[in-house]
Amino acid sequence: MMKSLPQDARERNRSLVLQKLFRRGAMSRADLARETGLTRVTMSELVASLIDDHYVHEVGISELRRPGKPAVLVDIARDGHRIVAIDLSGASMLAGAVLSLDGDVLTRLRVPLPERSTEVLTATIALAQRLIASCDVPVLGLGVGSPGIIDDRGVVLAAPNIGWGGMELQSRLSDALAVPVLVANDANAAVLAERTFGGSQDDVVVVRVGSGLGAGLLTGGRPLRGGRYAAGEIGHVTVDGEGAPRCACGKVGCLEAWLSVPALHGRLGSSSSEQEKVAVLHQAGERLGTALAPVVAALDLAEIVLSGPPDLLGGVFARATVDTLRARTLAPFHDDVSVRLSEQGDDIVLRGAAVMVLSSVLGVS
Amino acid sequence: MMKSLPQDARERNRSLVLQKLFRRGAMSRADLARETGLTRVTMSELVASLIDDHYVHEVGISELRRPGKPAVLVDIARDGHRIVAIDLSGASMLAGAVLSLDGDVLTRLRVPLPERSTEVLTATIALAQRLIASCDVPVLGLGVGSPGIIDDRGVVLAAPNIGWGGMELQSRLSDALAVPVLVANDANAAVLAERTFGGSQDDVVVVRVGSGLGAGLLTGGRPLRGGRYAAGEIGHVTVDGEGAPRCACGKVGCLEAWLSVPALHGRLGSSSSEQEKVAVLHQAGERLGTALAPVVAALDLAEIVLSGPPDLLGGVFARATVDTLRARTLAPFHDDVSVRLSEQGDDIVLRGAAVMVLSSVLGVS
DNA sequence: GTATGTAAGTTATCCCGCCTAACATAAAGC
DNA sequence: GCTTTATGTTAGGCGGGATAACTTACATAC
Repeated sequence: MMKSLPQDARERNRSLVLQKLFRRGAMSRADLARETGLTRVTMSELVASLIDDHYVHEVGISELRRPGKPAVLVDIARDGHRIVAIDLSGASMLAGAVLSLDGDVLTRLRVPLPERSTEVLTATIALAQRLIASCDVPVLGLGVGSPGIIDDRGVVLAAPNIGWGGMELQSRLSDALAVPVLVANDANAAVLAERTFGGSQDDVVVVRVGSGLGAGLLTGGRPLRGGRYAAGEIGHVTVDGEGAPRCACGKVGCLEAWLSVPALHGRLGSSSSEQEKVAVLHQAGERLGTALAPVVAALDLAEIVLSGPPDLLGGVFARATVDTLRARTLAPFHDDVSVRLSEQGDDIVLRGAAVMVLSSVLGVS
Repeated sequence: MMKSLPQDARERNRSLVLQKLFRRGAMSRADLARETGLTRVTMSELVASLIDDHYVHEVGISELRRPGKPAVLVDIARDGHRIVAIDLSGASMLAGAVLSLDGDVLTRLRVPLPERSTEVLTATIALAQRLIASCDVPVLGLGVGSPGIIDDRGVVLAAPNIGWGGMELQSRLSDALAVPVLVANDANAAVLAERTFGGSQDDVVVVRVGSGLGAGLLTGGRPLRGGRYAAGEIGHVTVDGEGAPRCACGKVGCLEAWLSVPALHGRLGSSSSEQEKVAVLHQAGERLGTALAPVVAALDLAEIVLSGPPDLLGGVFARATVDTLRARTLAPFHDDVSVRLSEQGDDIVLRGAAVMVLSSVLGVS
């Protein structure tokens, strides 16, 4: 717990204004005052300070024909800043993008992931520099979604895929780039994207199925961090069942061994009939549902979002997952649990990384 | 999100001071200033206002022999207020107590739980009134731990054991008692007691094994609420396994059917040999470990605390739980997971209810 | 036993942030 | 044209924290 100063109130109220504008779009100062409970006087001051910082601008006169002085609408200067985001979770590519404050991808840049782990940092810096240089308006910050265990200061404690351990990614990028840098686990970024742009509820899990398997969780609208920054690392939870596969980690029946994309492709490839393929996906969904049931019950989640190849996760898989979940939890509470595929597609980590910047720099999400 | 005022800063800083004193014991104003980062001037004002409200008092001069004016120690007026707590989770008794601000039980009162659900409220009010009347110093508030699903305004949405549905417990008690009232689920109260008095970490689960089975979770030091206020309701998660029992809810293999106290007693009673009894407890622990493994991994918990009959949960059971947990999660992260019995005993809910009052009224925990 | 140094706590004054009250501005309605 | 209604601004006040300078009270050195 930290001391509080009067000026902290100012900072929070500025964020509150930006938040309202971000969600509701253009409003008048008087509207904002009513919405927030602050007075019109204070709101005018707040808006003036935000206009000075180029975060907000006046966009015109309200169309509403009614008695009284017409309202001057203000809105976030959505073209006044850009966000740069980088996704390090790709198996073979570094994906970068410039996004608007609304989270729309404006430009995209992809470069091969260097084979040597020592070169990944320089490649990331170079990519970020190119993206930042391509912007003609100020860049609010850089958000990075990376695989691995990442602490709250952006140190990648462990990322076997890339070969990092104890890599001080955030501070290294910060030193090289002169913009605010935020680094988080890719699945944690993904769940932020899903909440802000996918309309998710405040208690939700995003399960990322790729070369590995990870999850990002939100409880009460806040990201779950975990005691050792390893929340969501459910890839090596074991699930029993017929034909449980051996995992690279040595155990038998790890969730990742059941239903990572390579594992699924492997078993689909050795399936001869269409029926057999359906059975493989059905079984994989069941295994996920079995592993998630205790989590759904313990966290009282209402929504499970899947992020990964739609052809694998879309139909049978998702249905088997939700059926298993419902069968293995208490009906009255978890009957309305939904399992759906993310609509964010391959940009989910990039957009989530952008949310990290929005939320840290503007206090908006 | 709410607007912030300068006076909110004051309120938070007052809580900050109380928090330091609560945790560290008596300190001088200068110590508090250094610890909090506020100036000595501001700290003197804060302490003065807390002394005016009888929350804090001067306790003497620092023993330290050193140059400079001797420090005047101040401390929370631990005898200036009492907390009243009631535990509704007993199978046949209403348990109430008066506690000190340190969470020590000073007096205890137990009355039979009325059979008719309509009489439980009046019995609770009567018990609270007797406890409040027995105090010769002001009562800070009443904390109630109740079974069931309870929303954040203290409405018991559903409590099958008592027969309540939509009972506005907090506001009904509030109307009758003229002290602040806080109501929460018993397991959620329990985990608060464990954190504040049991030295638990910030990411922990307390599993209550009694006539039913429930859990209270803390993530990042904050209680987990859940989308429908049902976080921790893991009693009806199903776990497969040989001899899976049928649950009262209709499903087969519910955790509660495996290892609630009546279920365990049932199976222990029909065991002939000591060896068989050990096997029953071992199996029950395994089932709990299996159900908790995904939760431990997803939340990155480091600590599982069991609350219930020590003779059942103490030895074989806890060991089987931790062994199963370790076997079913990823070694590097969860090798140091500990499973232990709570040291709070039967007072865990009462003390947790007291923490609710401390935390709501004083901002301390 | 007096001078010096050190640390606690107080007094005076300032800035910052929000508030209320009053006013200027600009439209609609009669 | 006057009233009504609503937006936004100006003026003045209050609360909360900061800095600077002071008083108080001890230990220590000479």
